[in-house]
Amino acid sequence: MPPTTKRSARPHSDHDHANCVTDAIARAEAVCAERGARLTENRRRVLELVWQSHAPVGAYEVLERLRKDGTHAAPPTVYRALEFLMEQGLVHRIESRNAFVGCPQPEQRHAAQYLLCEGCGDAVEIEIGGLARKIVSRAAELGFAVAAQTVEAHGLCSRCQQIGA
Amino acid sequence: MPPTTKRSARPHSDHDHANCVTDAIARAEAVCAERGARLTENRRRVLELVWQSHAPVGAYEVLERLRKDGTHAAPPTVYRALEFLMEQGLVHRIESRNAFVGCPQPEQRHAAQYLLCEGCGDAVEIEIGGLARKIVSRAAELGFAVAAQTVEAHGLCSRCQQIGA
DNA sequence: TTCGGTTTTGTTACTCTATACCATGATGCC
DNA sequence: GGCATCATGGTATAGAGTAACAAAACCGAA
Repeated sequence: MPPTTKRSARPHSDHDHANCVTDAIARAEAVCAERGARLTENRRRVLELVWQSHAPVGAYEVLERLRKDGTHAAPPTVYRALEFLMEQGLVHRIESRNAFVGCPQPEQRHAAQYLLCEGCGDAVEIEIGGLARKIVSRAAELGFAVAAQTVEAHGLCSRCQQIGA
Repeated sequence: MPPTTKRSARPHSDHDHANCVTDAIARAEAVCAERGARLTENRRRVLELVWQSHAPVGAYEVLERLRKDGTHAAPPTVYRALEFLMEQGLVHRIESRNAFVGCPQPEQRHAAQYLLCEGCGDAVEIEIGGLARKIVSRAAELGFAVAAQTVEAHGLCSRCQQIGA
């Protein structure tokens, strides 16, 4: 694991996060409906739980939250839901944290990049113009065919810098 | 984990890999000597084992190999050595595989990028000109201070494409 | 509407990855 | 020689992920 990171250490709360969640669910429903993919109760619930914050959550954290609902879930339940959600591009996996975060742009497939704050734990999805293409083309020069990319930058967000992490 | 990957599935062997290993050890000794870092027997051995191939190896694979030497090692032994080797930039962690690979350029710190072949399992360290800087500067525009980067491209190397993976 | 196939979920039991914690030993410095 | 620092041993446990098989839900077609 890269530089020591405490997860969700000090989350900021300066926006109405409920909006993020309802918006994400609405878009997920739209996307699945259009694709004929089944957003079952379980899957929707897991998506909601992943969206509880902007910090990536571990599968077992999702599991705990599920259990607090009273449901009697086991790891495969969560992993299967996450797998489905990833296939649909509704959540992304943050490799350097073995955790998952909701995708704010599930309508179209994209190679996203992430800024991961070591202070508050938040993950911000960005798209650096031309970066994904640059990786693909440089790889191609070496004869390598890229199928997927992981781009994660670790550091401190502006607020955490101010707080004086 | 990204697209299903079998580790070290079909390693290619078209170079004298022994050279890679001895070279890596020699450079590690030089680097450590210069920095006053102690490359102990354990650490050297772990480095050697990581360098057994160009495919990233898991910590527990290193552990097994260590034990075949007759040494009676436990996980912390391996992780501690790996931690040291990472601090010294002698090995890098491949986040998307929870595995480790030797660094061919330990003399200077750098933000490396990796091409990870899903066929043979090999990891090739590359440096795409300007890419690391681009990430830092785009992050800076958003007020984010980058401390470390993870850039990993998954796909097929030229040989594995030919073989017809 | 019932049959039969596909998809989703439940359940158990593991495997693999990683670290906390405490004790012991080596090294180097003054 | 004494002492602090660094390195290792060893146990136990936490955290992440999957294999395998059984049951249930869903869906289209006869």
